[in-house]
Amino acid sequence: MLGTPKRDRIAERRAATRREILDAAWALAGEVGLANITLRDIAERVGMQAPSLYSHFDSKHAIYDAMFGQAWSDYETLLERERPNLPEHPRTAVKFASRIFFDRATTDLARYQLMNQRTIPGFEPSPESYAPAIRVLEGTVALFAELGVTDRDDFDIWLCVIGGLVDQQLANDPGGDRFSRLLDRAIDMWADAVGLPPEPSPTPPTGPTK
Amino acid sequence: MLGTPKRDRIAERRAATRREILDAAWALAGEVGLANITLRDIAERVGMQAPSLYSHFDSKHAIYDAMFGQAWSDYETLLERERPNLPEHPRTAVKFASRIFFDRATTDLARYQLMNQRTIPGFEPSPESYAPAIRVLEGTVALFAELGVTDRDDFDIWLCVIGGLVDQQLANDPGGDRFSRLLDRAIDMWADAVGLPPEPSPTPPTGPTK
DNA sequence: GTCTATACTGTGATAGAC
DNA sequence: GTCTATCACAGTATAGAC
Repeated sequence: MLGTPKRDRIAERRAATRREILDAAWALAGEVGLANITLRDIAERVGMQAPSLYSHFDSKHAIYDAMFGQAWSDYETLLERERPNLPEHPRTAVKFASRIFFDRATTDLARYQLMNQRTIPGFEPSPESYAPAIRVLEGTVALFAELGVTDRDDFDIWLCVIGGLVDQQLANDPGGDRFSRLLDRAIDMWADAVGLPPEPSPTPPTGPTK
Repeated sequence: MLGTPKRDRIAERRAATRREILDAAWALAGEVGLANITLRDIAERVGMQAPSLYSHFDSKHAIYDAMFGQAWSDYETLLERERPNLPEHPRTAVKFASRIFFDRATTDLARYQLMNQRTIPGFEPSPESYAPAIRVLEGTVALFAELGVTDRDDFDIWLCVIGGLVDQQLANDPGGDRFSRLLDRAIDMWADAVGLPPEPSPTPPTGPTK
C-alpha cells in the first residue's frame, strides 16, 4: 500500500502523454487528412522529436490503432448516453439510431475513414481496439432484436443501406444533405420490407389523404 | 498523306508502352495492393528504370488516373456488351444490372478501390478520366427511367444499397457470399418501395402458398 | 523522344548517448 | 524518456547519353 501512489503518478503522466499525442494526431488528421499525418508533425505539435513518439507507441500504425479504439469507444459512450432517448415505436427507434450513426459518421471524415473504411494502406485494427466496435455491433443487433428485427440478414441489409448512404454523402456531397435527406425514406423502405409497423402519423406532411 | 504512317508507328509504339506500364501497374496492384505499388517495381516489370516512367506519365497519380479511366471505360464496354441480354421485366432487369455491378466490383479489390473508393491518399481523377464514369452513371439513370424509375432520389438510394452491399462484402467477407446472397433481397425491397411490379414467378422456390 | 545515372527531399523506423 | 544521428525506401527532379 506504500509506494503505489508514486506508481500511479507515473502511469497517469504516461497516459496523459499518450492522450496528448492522440489529440495532436486527431487535430492533424482533421487538417491534412487522415492518411497524410506524419510522425514529425505529430511530434512537433506535442513538443517532442519524432523518434520520441516510439517511447509511447510502437509504430505509426499503433497510433492509428489507438485512435481507432478511441473512436469506437467514444461512439459506444454516445450510444449509451442516447439510449434513454430512444423512441418507443420500433420504426421510429430505428430511424433514431440510423440518424445518430449517419450524423456522427458524416461529421468527421477522418474519423469515419478510420472507423469504417480501409483508407490507411496497411492498417488493420488490433483485437483490443476492435473490441468496442464489436460491442457496438452486437449491441445494435440486440437492440434490433428487441425492436422486432430478429433476422440477421435483415440487420445486415440495414447496415449496408446506412453505410452506403454515408459513403455516398461523404464522397459525392461532403457537407451537403443530398443523401442525408434520403435517410428516412431509405429506412422506411427497409422497415416496410422487414415488417415493422408504420409510424403513427401525428401530423401528415401534405394532404390529408393521397 | 506522306509521312503520316511513320507518325502512326511512333504513336502506336508510345501507346503500347503506356499500356505495358498500366498492365504492369494492375498486375502489381493485384499482388501487393493498390496503394502499395511503387514506381521502381512497375519500372522493373516493364524493363525500365524508375525515372523513365516519367517519359510516359507525369507522376504516379497520373498512372492511377489512367488506370481509373481505363477501368471505367472497360466497365462501360462490358455494359454495352451485356445490354442485349437485359431482361424485359423491369425488376428482373434491375437485378441483372445490379448483379453485373456487384460481381464485377467484388471480383477485383484493387479495381474497385480505385473506381469507387478514395483509398489512394491524394488521388482525384482528372475530368478526362472521370468522363466514362459519368457516362456510365447517366446511362444507368436513363436505363432506369426506361424501366419506370424516374425519381432521381430513388435511383440514388439504389446506388447506396448496391454500394453498401459491395463495401460490406469486400470489407467483411472477401471471397465469400455473405452479402452477395442478400443482393436480390435488397433489390426486391427497393423495387417494392419504388413501385416496380413483382416478377412473374416461373417456379416458386418452396411451397405453393405461404 | 526515350532511357540511364545520380541525387534531392520527405517518410517511418532504429541505435545509442544522456 | 527524450535526444541526436542515421538508415532504408519512397516519389521525383535534373542532366546527359543515344
